[in-house]
Amino acid sequence: MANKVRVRFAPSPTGGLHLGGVRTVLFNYLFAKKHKGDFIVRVEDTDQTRWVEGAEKYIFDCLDWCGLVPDESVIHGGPYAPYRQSERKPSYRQYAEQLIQQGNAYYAFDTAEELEAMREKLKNAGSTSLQYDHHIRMSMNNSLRLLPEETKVLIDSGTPYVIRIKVNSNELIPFTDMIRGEMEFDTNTVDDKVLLKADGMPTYHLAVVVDDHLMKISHAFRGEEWLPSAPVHILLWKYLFGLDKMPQWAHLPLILKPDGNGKLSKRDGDRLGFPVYAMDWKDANTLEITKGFKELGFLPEAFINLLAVLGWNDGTEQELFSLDELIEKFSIEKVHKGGAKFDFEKAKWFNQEWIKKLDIENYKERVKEIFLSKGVSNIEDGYLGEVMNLIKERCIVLPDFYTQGVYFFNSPSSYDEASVKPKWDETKKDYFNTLIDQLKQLESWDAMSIETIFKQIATEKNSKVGELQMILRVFLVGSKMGPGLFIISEKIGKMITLQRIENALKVFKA
RNA sequence: GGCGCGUUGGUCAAGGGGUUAAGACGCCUCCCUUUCACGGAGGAGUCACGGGUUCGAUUCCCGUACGUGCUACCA
Repeated sequence: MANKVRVRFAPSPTGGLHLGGVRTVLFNYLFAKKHKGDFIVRVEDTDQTRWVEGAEKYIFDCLDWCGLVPDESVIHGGPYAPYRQSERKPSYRQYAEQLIQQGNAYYAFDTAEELEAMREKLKNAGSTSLQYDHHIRMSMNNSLRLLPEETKVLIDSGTPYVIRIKVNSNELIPFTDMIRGEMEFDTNTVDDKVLLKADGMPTYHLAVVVDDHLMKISHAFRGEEWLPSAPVHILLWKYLFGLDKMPQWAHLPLILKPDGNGKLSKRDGDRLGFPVYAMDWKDANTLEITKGFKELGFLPEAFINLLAVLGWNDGTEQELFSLDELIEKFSIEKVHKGGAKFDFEKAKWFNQEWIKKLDIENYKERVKEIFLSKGVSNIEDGYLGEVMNLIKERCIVLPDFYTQGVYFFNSPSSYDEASVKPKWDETKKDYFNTLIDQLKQLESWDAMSIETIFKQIATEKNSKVGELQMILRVFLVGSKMGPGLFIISEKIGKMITLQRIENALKVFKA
């Protein structure tokens, strides 16, 4: 590639960051890094009515958590600042005016009511299209129909107006999509989109083209929902900066809800019980918190991984990729055309796989917090690390370290009596009393020694080792779970082991 | 309604004119462990439909169906 690769993610600060948004970031980021290019985050806040307090910071927090660091952005700075479109407001108007000069755009004075009336009229006339386009523009209140003097009077008198692109009829607009290949749009089906709003703010259509040009964007990847408006953007490039300067496009497939139909939304997550946002999102007005993957106990490595392979794979059987591997292996051409349904079960599997590879040191604090929040304190770092190592392969999300490991810290609060009772009798009781005595005298407290004594007594008393093990496990853990029994005993220590057996003996009297 | 995009098991998917159509998740069975998990061995389950083109179509073409997106002075 001749010019430096520069891609951008252009979010609107309107709420939580959706899975699909993160994947769009990810694909942009991967492409940029693979080609030693720049990843830019540009905040598209041109609609002040939808602006939400805190949303912008939240987006950057999410990117930070995911480890997808922008090279240029509102908070990282860069040579093309500002990176917030609201702050770039003055720069858009000249392009809109230029288009009018060139005859590619026009002023439109139609009020909301007039537009509504127009659509109503078209509908009643049985029209197949309700668009503001070449069919009807000459019957609307705009500078195309009005005399120049009339237009001037309206503008000078402060009549609100928008600037619309004038899309010629009967033109074919071909373009290449890096994922979908050669495409072609018929301008007869494209409407005269508003470019500059009455408040002087550009719409997405104008802003994206102007800023992509000004910021020297080389590749523009975005969701599939933008495909229908792509011809407008291409026309704008053609009229304003030249098609040779236009970035290469790629329209990413959508992420769909697991059941039923449609694009995955926050609501589906609430309904089906899984997160849709990267991190917890708190609505400033309702104070309602929408759960995020981070807080649920997902690792960013897993989150990135599962998103990457939703709609992309490298053609091999590999499914587990680190960010570095993704950068190395990613190719936009291998991204699917069709949307993919999100499967939370598979998402959990990815997390489980990443927890198995987890770097204990990095997550001790996080896990400690989880224990603390459940009321377990006095956690010693070294011990916690050993415990985490012992149980990590049975954890799916981070909080599982608590459910899978509480008994390393607290004595059982209840016992799986249903398992013990049927096996419980005088001989068992006798066995455990002997065990206590023998264990008390044991000097080197390690799994091997404990096991040896345990089995020795069983042999002497002619008892079934397996049955006894199960019972001891319930005594120490509370239920039938966890890693090797004697390892558990070793870890919790001699005193605690004896204590727990004695406690249990009181519960299971005879 | 109009326009666009798409369609390989329940889900994610590899593949691609002639294959026993990979693999993963999930599900089921068994082994390991008298525990849970991990691991291992098996199993059920698929090329949306109809026409072409072709000696031969899951693969290419056209329709249909279905899905999905857009159709705002939202992005």
